[in-house]
Amino acid sequence: MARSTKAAAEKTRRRILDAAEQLFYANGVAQTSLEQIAEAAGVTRGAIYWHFADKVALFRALYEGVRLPQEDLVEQAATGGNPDPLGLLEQVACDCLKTLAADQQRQRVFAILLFRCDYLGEMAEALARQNEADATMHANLTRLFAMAERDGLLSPRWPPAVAERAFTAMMRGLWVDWLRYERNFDLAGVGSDCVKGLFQSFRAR
Amino acid sequence: MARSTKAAAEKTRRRILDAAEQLFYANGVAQTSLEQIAEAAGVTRGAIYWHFADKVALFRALYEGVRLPQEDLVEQAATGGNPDPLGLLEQVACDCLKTLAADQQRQRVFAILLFRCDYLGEMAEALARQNEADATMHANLTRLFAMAERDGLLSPRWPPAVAERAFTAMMRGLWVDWLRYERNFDLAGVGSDCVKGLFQSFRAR
DNA sequence: GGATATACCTACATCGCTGTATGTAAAGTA
DNA sequence: TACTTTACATACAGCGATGTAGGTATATCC
Repeated sequence: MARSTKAAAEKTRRRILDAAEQLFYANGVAQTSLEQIAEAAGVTRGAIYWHFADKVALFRALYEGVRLPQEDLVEQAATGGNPDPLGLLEQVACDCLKTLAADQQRQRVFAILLFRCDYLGEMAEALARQNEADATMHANLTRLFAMAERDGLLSPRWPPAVAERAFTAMMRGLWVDWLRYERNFDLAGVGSDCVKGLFQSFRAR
Repeated sequence: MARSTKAAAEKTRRRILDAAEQLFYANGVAQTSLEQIAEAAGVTRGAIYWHFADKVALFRALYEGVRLPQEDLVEQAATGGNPDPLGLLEQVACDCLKTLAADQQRQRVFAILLFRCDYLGEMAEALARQNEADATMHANLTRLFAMAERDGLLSPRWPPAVAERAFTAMMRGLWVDWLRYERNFDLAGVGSDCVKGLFQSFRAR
């Protein structure tokens, strides 16, 4: 068969990744064979094995190509020394919802990570990465809520640890419910309203 | 081999189900073979095929044996005509968290449904059942929050639709985070505090 | 107490999927 | 231009899992 140029090879690689993303999302990771992916990408399994060591490597390339919402959230909220940490976090959270609602690829990849793969031995590293992202998120949020409390910005009704858990739980629940149930509500609109309501409660004196 | 009595057969069936639960939870549904289950249960694959048509039927028997938290929530909250619907729901939600925190079997089954199975073609009915449970939950909660608003019990800050979404998202987020991350916080304690904080906000005038 | 259904176990046949080894034509390189 | 490397395709070998057919010994029923 004809050897293609470098650019064409990169295109092939992307076609494989795209096909894998679609099929993983539609049928689940374990239930998708490399043969199916190859067919959908218009190549043979040989091409896949050329670009990726095996299915796990392909899966890894897929989820390493996108940023998780948790990572997004942390990166933007980590700017320390803010005079209004709660306001900042509220803004960042709403932006995060809006961003996810607009980026279909990340929706699919995140949905795959959430629902379409059981974390077996080798896939477990994907879970580990999420754990890590969550851990740093928790650490940052803990600092942030503690700061807010110290500055008298947090309602005494909300111990920092509880507020932090409530916030992360709500964010996770919004992502999960929206992705799982065919995006059947307005994530950017209603979701942001939920977050705003919660933060109003955080600030109430 | 010796045929066992009816009671013994039922015991065998339960041993198979228990082994499947453990292995599905530990390794994922797709990555668990009937041979592994049989070995863990101390029988051969023949016994499994005697009691269950195939792996899907075994999986179905597993999740049909337990009630989902959503179903729990709805059933208890559906008692109409309550003078304090918000108080009732708050109580029910906290009870629900407490119940889940105490029942290890339901934790495992629910975790399997959430994380350990990709919803392929035949397993999809499990997802369908969850969808149904969620739909009735949403319907009931919508009525409940609408009632609360009509009776002036709901803060004007919280439109009923937003409040309902915020509540379900928080509950889902609590379940998910707790089950996913090795139960690394006190679901009954901190979780209930989160719910209570939210409901205080719901009621604020 | 004999017939029959039950509750398994054993053995086998099959099949899809994986991984690898080999082939090959074009692109790059000196 | 000769050689090498790249980017695949093709072919093959092997395994693990599934489903089923057939055997067997014991409960259960009449």
